[in-house]
Amino acid sequence: MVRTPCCDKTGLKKGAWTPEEDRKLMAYVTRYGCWNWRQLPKFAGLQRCGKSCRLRWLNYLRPNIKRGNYSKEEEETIISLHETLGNRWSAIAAQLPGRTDNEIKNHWHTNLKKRLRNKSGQEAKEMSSDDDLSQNDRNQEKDTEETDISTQDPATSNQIIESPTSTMSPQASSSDISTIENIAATDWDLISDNDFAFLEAYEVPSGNFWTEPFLSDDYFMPDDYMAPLVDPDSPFFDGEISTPFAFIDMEDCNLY
DNA sequence: AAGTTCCACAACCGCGCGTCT
DNA sequence: GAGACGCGCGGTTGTGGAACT
Repeated sequence: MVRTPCCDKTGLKKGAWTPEEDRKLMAYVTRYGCWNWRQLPKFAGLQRCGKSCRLRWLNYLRPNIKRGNYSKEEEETIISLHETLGNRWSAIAAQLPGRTDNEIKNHWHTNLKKRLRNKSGQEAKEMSSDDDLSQNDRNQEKDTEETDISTQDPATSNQIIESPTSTMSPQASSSDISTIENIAATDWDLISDNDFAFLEAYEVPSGNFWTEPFLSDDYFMPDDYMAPLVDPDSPFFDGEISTPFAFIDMEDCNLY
């Protein structure tokens, strides 16, 4: 089967995301959800491929994401899970609230893999030399451990970008409608109504813009996958329930 | 101070799977 | 059953900053 490209590559931006793009994506997903990643950038006013938007959201912008250094417990969990699951990073990430598969994968490749290699090398040495571990080796081992700890900047250690509801599971309860409003001390503060202004450009005079793309695309969404959340004050609300939605993605997106 | 190397992490890419028509 | 589509996953790459010479 011939696979169509995930997006039309022409004219699409690549590389690092700008704060402006982040704001647009965050504003759009927060308000309308990820009803279709492929179509989303078009409606959000982004010159990005849907895949890129999805990745950016899941790995960086999503609320309740834990950033910064890993605790000893987290690292042990990763190591033990990796022993049983292998490189199934998403499965490993599922056991570590707030951590993304990408982040865990990166941490594994940059830290844990080397550390394990050192450790196993050390053990092999110990076995062969029958407890004749040189002082040099001991120092090296110590260095490795110390590096792992000392490289943790206390200022950023356990730095968490998340809402005040961070104590709850990463998949916030769908009933916690206030979650979005409570997201503080993050870029979420930067979202204002003005951030949705750009979306108005997509409105058509008939006022039923938001129904059209869905209808024309044979839009489908299971009933239990979303819950309508209509803001009567929204400039997008046209009086029909079919327009703006808040989506509840049980898998990764919390409430939208 | 300048140049080089190393490291961490964000982002991209290709593939596989599930679903729909 | 085949094709099209969308999503998620894992591997890999690019890049900016820190560390070192």
